[in-house]
Order: sequence, then C-alpha cells, then structure tokens
Amino acid sequence: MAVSERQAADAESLCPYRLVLEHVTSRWGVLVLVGLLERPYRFSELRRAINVVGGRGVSEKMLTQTLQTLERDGLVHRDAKPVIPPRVDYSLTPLGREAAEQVRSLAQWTHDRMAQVEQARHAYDENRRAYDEARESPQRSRAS
Amino acid sequence: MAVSERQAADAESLCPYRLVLEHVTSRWGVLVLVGLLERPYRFSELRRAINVVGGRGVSEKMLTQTLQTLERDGLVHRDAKPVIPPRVDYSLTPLGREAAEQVRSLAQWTHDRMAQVEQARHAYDENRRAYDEARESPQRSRAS
DNA sequence: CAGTATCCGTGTTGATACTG
DNA sequence: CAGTATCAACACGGATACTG
Repeated sequence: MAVSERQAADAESLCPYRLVLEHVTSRWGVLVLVGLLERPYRFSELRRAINVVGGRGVSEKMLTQTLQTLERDGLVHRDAKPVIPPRVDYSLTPLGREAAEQVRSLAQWTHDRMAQVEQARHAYDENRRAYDEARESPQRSRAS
Repeated sequence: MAVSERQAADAESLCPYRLVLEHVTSRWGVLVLVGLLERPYRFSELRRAINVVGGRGVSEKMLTQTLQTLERDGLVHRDAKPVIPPRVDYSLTPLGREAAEQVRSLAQWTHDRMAQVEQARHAYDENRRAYDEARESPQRSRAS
C-alpha cells in the first residue's frame, strides 16, 4: 500500500518539522508546488506539465505519493469529482500557497546564483585536480 | 572515493539548479547551513552540534560528503590549518549565508505552521480511516 | 482517467576499519 | 582530529500490471 509505504519512510528519526520540509523540498514536491502555484491541474495534466521541465519525468506512483503527502500535510487540496471517467483536480490550499511561494523563492535564488556556483565548482575541481596530480607524481614538481 | 561517489549521485537527470537546491535542502545540508549561520564550527564540533538537534546523528561520512558538496558549490568555506592534530574550520561564504538565510526562513515557516499541518494530518487520517472501514464492512452501514 | 499493488534495480546511507 | 575506503542494508524510485 502506498500510504503505509510513505508512512514508513516518514517514521524516520527527524524532528517533525524537518519532515514537512523534506516533503516540500523533495524532488517532486518542489515541482508540484511550483506547478500548482500557477493554476490548478488535473492529475495527468500535472504529470505532463512536470515532465516538460527537463530531466526525466515523474512516474505515476511518485506523483501520487507526492500529492498524497502534500495533501495530508494540508498543502494541497484534492477535489475528486464522482464522474466517469474520473476527474480529479489538485490545487494549493492557502497554507500550500505560502509554502510554494517560499520554495519558488528559494528555487529562484538558486537559479539566479547558478553562475557563481558553477564558477565555484570549477575552481574547486581545478584545485582538486592539481592537488591529486601533485600527489600522484611528486617527483615532477618537487625535483629540486 | 567519496568525490566520485558524490558526483555520480549528482549526475542525475535534473536541471542544474535543482541540483543545488537538493544540496541545500538535503537532510544534512539544512542542518549544516543553519548551524554555520550561527558561527563557524570545526568538523567534530559541527557533528556534535547537529546531533543535538534531535533524531539520529549524522555519520562522519555524510557530514564530510555534505560539507564537500556545499564547499564545491561555493556555499561553505573550508579552512584547513596544517597543524598536528589537524584542525579544520568551516564557515559560510557570503553566497552560503544568503542560501542559509533562505533555508532558515523556510525551516522557520515550516516550524511555525506545524500546528496547522498536524491538524490537517489528523483530519486526513480520520477520513482515510473512516473510508477504509466503510469499505471493509459495507454490510453494516449499507444494510437496507 | 486516476489511481493501487507488486516486484526489482540502484543510489544513498551508515557501520566499520584504516590513514595522515 | 579529520578525514578516506570499503562493504552491507535498505529505502526510494520506476516499470509493469491491474482496478473502479
């Protein structure tokens, strides 16, 4: 069962608020929140919308799980209409909207600072490489 | 090797900025950033500080890995003094401080909204339970 | 369409032992 | 003290098949 699967995962030894933080910042949680910030979505619609972003798409299982978790936390509202074929709309609760805005803000910050991060990475990798090489063949650079 | 291990993990199919977001919001990344926001820490000192928070502690390996990732991203500064016994101080870069403040803000929000979240969870679980029970023994409630 | 149930590969984690 | 290396366990995520 999906629910007990998630709950088992949640039963980790984290302070309760860290749990919510993990839900919100989880791989698909971020995408779902940011997506729903724009407008409500149906299940498959949301799935497609997320898959566009880049990277590999979210599986039905993961989307379901993510949505259930966020719904349980009171961040996402699930509106299931009893029609055939089934139609379920997902939207943000007021609480969810607050969270989503924070997340989007953080994502935005990250996005804006990517250049600096990339630069830092290059510098780091350069140092590492130089350091490793110096250790592999010390006789070349240390031949006094 | 720890580095290639991390890089393999990072080679996932995510947009680049999502990667940084994951680093920053990762289980230990959050704790490290928030911890260092207070003041610089030495390695084991930071480890102990994090372990206090609750939950199970971070292993040396995970702390190392987290710190290296954040250092590579240019968020954490590592100051290794060539003395015996070794002494290494970790602190936030200006970039890291910005990130840490955002993260702390999000963590704070989460913390402040826990009551609402818990309440939503109770409501959710109640509905689920009632629903499941109704399905298990429909003859009791539907005996016309 | 909107899920649920199940199996299974793999990445992440953590315990342990070792090094400088 | 501050790591690194290796291995084993396990949770997570994904593919598939099935239901209402």
